[in-house]
Amino acid sequence: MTQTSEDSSGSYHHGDLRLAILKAACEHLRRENAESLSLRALARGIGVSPTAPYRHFDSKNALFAGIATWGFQILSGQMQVLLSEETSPMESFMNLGRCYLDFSREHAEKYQLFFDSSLFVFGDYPRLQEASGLCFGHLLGVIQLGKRYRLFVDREEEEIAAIVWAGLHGVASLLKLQHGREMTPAHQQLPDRPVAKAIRFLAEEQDQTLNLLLRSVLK
Amino acid sequence: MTQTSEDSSGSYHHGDLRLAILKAACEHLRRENAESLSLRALARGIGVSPTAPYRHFDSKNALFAGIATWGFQILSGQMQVLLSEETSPMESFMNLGRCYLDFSREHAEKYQLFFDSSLFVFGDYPRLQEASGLCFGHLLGVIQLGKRYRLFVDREEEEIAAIVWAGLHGVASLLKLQHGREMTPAHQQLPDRPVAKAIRFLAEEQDQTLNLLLRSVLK
DNA sequence: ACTAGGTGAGAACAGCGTTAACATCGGATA
DNA sequence: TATCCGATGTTAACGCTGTTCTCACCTAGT
Repeated sequence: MTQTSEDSSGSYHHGDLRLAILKAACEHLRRENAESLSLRALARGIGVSPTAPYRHFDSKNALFAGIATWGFQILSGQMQVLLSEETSPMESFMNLGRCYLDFSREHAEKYQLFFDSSLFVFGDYPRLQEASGLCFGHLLGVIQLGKRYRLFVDREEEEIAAIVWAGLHGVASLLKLQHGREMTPAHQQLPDRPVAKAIRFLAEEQDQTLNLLLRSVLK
Repeated sequence: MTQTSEDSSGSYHHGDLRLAILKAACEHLRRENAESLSLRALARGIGVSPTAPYRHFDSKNALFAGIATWGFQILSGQMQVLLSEETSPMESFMNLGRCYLDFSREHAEKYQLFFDSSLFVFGDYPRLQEASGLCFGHLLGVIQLGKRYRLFVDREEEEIAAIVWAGLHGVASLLKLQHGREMTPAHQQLPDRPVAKAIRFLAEEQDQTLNLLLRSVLK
């Protein structure tokens, strides 16, 4: 019965409009694309005036940046939980990889904004930069741990982390690509068969994918 | 003095409006973001009526898809040129990787659309699918060649190609990310230093990056 | 009790994507 | 060569959008 933020119906102030907007925007992005998202429609759906969102986001672009920041914070939290467990460096690495790929699927609407520089300028949002830096830090931490066990190739930790992050993001991107391709009529897919086969491997053999990825930086 | 398509000033028909729109759109994307691109402004810049572009693109989304298709065609052509040269499988692979990363930088505005499912639905455009399939085919071809020399890990060619493509795209994405980050004021960059270092490695040591990437699929 | 500031409402503006109806051209056909 | 048709460009119009400005309301701290 606590209604600190939820359903304060009839009251002039919403309670937590900022969060409501973030959630509504994510719901929209999960079904439609970013182009069709409208602040006014969002406000309409929530039941506030068309310009109320501007009290919480300077612009539509700022909303997108806010969603991305939120995403990095969630991912960072999930990573931190994993890293608090006591596992071998190798297992930690695999866990982090699974975590990253899982996040990219379960929070696809947030993840897609991590690398979409067309919707906002990354450098304009310090909080976003801070949150993403935290995630990278977790990856770096695992690699620093593994380095002490002489697991990795003889390179600086940041370089190893860069390759690993790139690999993870690449896999996540190709998995996402699959969704767009699935919508193609079957009769048109013939020249596309190899791509479908390749992506299916990434999707269905996640651990093998991670193992292959790991090979690139393992001693 | 041939003016079949260029500068047919004053004439009712433009000559090659479709190409002019594609070029103008790419120029815009190179400086601004996709969100701010407007068909009407594009038409204004070219000097035609606000709705003339609709004779060549069904919608704004279709224009984005058209740009992506154009990009895949260009990349496919560049790949084909490389593959016509007689080089060792290993060199062919490195050449292809360099070609891919170079394209992602020199045609950044087109490349970003390859994986941006927020601006159009991939499956809605068969020509796009066909062009991208061609590019993947070139990569697959190099791997099939290398396989005959027993260079690669014992896996299906499509699986190897998938990992390689993912790695290449991941690196390209992180390189692009750098641009957004460069715009951040220096005093805010402290927690971000490791990311910057990582990305600098990818950018400045392209061949080492490709070598690391290759390790993941090499026997 | 009062005030200041955060939050929401409402009106207004220019610009946008998109459609429909009309104009013009160039190339195929007869 | 004359004619016609489809491709291409124009114009007007629609509703919606992002954004800004002014005003209303509500809450917290003095």
